Amino acid sequence: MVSSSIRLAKSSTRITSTSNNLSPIHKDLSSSSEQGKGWKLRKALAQTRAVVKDYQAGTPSVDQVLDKPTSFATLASMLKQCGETKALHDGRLVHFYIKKFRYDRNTYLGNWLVKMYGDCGSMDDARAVFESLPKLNCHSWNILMKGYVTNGFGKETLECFRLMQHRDINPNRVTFLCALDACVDLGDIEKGREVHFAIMKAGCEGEALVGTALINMYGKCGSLADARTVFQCLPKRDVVTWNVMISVCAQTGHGTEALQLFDQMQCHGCKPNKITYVSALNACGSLAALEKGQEIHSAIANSGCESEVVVGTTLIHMYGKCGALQEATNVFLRLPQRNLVSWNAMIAAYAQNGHGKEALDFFGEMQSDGFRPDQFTFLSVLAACRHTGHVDDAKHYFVSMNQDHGIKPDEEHYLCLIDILGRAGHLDDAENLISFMPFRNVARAWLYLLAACRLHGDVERGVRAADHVFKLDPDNLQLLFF
DNA sequence: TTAGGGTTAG
Repeated sequence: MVSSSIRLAKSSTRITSTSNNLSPIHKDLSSSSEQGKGWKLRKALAQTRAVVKDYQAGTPSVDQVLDKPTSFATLASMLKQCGETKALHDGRLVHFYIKKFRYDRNTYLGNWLVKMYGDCGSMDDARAVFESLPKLNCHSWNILMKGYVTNGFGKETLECFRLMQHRDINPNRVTFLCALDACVDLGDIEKGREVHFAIMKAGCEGEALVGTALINMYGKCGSLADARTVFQCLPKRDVVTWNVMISVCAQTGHGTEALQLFDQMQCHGCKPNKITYVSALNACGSLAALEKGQEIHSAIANSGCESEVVVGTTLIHMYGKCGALQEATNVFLRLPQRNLVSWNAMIAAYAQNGHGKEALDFFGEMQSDGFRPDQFTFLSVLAACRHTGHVDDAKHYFVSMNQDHGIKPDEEHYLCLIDILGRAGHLDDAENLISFMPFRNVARAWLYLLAACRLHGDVERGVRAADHVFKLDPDNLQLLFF
């Protein structure tokens, strides 16, 4: 009895202080504070931490007095912000708090927890919460699927889709969008066709969102014909629908069709946006269609989106591929903001057009500007060395990318260095490098060496290289006779 | 408390 009174006395002190601290949570999160969401989240989480700490310390007071310390809306808002800021640790605290007050069987909060864990990339936790929920709705499934697909778990996403069908849970358009994204992720057109069949069964094929996702799926999974059919059958097309069709054509080597669609959409009264321009410029780049690219550049300048970094960078790529280095440089210099991709675009433009020294100068400037190179930078840097013919520089950069920057060379980097070594007649080094390539199929590397052997008249090594190509990739042997 | 959604730069 005595000890109980002491506990209660202690508790009441603690409760008073905790509840005084907790009450502003509602105000903070619901009011439109000038100090912004981050501040509100930090404060709300600080309160949550205090309560959780009390609970972990085994204090019974919180449970007795604060049976409903905060509203579901507040907890949902906190989970939403934890997900958006990828604050997994804080999200776990909120989860702990939800469990503490036995709200964890509530589907509404459970769905928010699944979403928070998915946004933070912790799919095991998301799955565990999902499976612990006594009642699931279509939204619960959609959130889990969205988590899986955005974290690169295509198979698991489609497994959810299959389970939903198996359990007779009606999918909705969001379910279909997630499932189609998973098919894109897996590059699995057959699964895509199954999802398409389910979409037709549900009668949502003609909806703009679903139709657009179908076009995207077919295009990215390699069937432009199916993408075209869905596109042509759509009763209504908006700017996104056109954009997807244009980008799919541009990405699959159908640049002329992409540019025709770009003109057609405007004839249909649909105004291009920056994404349309980016896709159309890619088509120009792949076709080396400088004039059309310049025409689109004028439209971009008139629309006012030239200064956007993605648009500017795509312009640099386009001009680079068209060999118009002065125009590429002008765009680069006018960019109000530059990022690593825009620097890479400049280095690539100069390297691809045989200006190795200038490309390496840009590489130096990029580093002076505080940007750390990535694998794309080094690909262009090696391409630049191919043009300067400086073998020692190429070797240096190849070693440096791993040693100084922690970037493992991929197949393209190896091929570029083998090509440089081979052209310069360093055939021993080139052959030696192939033996260090950590890839399963190195047929392309042997092909490069073979070309170098022809150039330098090394018959014995050439026969050896041809033998390797024959064993590894006999289909590629036709390349020997070009 | 009633959420979730389609396209873009190497």
